[in-house]
Amino acid sequence: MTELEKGPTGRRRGRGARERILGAAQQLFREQGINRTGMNELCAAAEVSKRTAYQHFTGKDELVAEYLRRFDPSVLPGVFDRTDLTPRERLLAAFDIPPGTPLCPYIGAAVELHDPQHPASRYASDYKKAVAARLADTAREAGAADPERLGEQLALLIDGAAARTRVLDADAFPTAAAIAAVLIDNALPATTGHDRRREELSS
Amino acid sequence: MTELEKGPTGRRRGRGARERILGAAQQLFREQGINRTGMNELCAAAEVSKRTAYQHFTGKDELVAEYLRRFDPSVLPGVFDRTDLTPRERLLAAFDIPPGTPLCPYIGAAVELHDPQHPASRYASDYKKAVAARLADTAREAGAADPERLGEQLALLIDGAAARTRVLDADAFPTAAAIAAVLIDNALPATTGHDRRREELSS
DNA sequence: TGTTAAGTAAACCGCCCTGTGTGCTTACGG
DNA sequence: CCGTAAGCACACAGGGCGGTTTACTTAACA
Repeated sequence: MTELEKGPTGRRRGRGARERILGAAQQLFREQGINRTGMNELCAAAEVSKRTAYQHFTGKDELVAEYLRRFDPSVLPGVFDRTDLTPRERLLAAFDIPPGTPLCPYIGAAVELHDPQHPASRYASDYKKAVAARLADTAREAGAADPERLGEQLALLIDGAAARTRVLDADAFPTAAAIAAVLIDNALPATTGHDRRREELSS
Repeated sequence: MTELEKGPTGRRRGRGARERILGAAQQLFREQGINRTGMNELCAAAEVSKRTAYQHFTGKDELVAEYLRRFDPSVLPGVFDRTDLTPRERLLAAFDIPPGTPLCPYIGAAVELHDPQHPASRYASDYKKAVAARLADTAREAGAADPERLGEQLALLIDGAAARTRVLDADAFPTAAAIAAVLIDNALPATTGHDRRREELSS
């Protein structure tokens, strides 16, 4: 239905209220959480009337679901496409996150929604699996013995760091990165080592 | 003030409304979350009049804080006192949690309260530090090279497993335990190994 | 037995939240 | 240039929430 609202020029007739709503949702839900962000506040931030908002989304639940679904494409953006890095370095780069980077919203969403039946739960599950899969792909590329296993382990480390950072209000990603380094070194066959520069030295 | 309400016999005069309130809080906050549990519902479950509840606690915030503070004594109960286990086994036992065991409430609380200034945040911080410290103690006992570091790492694994279990609705502790085993083996000096039975064998 | 504190029951207040209804304005497209 | 639909402003309904109040009942103890 939404797609049909596009005119022959490919441009919506209105002024793009839907995108503004989702933009405001992304910012406010992240900053304040879902439950603490009322529709009034959200509509004000989006510079959209409430009426319009409820014409685009049947209710807050649907908006929340769409907000979480949208997060999907941004799976650790860029990290896995850095061709200048070795696979091993790419795996570690997933933990090299500047402080203040918005963390995975699904942990908070799972707590706030508190309903495993909520449609958004599936998006969370999909996202987690996607992250683990991309980590596994890179692990395979790096020559890991059991890439799926390593991918799952690294994904758990990311979640642990995110959760701990949130509760303790202190960056826990360096600790997670240190663990990741150990796991990777243990998973890669000895010949691959942890130091690619050996190629430039003797052999 | 609360302490003064005890009679000369050391026994409260009433019928223990305070404990019933905290008991209901423990159950409901865990089952439904903090924000989704109203004071009406809570008082009904505790079989306590709202009036009484607000005489024991100035407000919901104070009740929440006390609920979280109470969790403190139950730091991984029993696990660290199992004298029948080697230190290494005790470290791993922290991950051997039967499915359905109530997970650390502070992750959810941090999300729901969403206020680093909330008094309960300090309890969360204290608890996390206490867990890491006990893990570090056991790690030291096991002969780890850097017990504080290992304790922090294992604590992160526990949080990661808890978060991931919550989001994916699937037990993530086995994965965390596998990581823990690797970390422990790497942290203990080679002479100590991962097998304490060497004492019974040669030396 | 009478005083006092603890507890009960239920109505009530003000606030904020999700969600609607109504009437008006704007802008694209034929 | 006018019709149509997207969007706007704003009031308001209904409900649940945290929290308060009033009037009454129970139990301990001197």
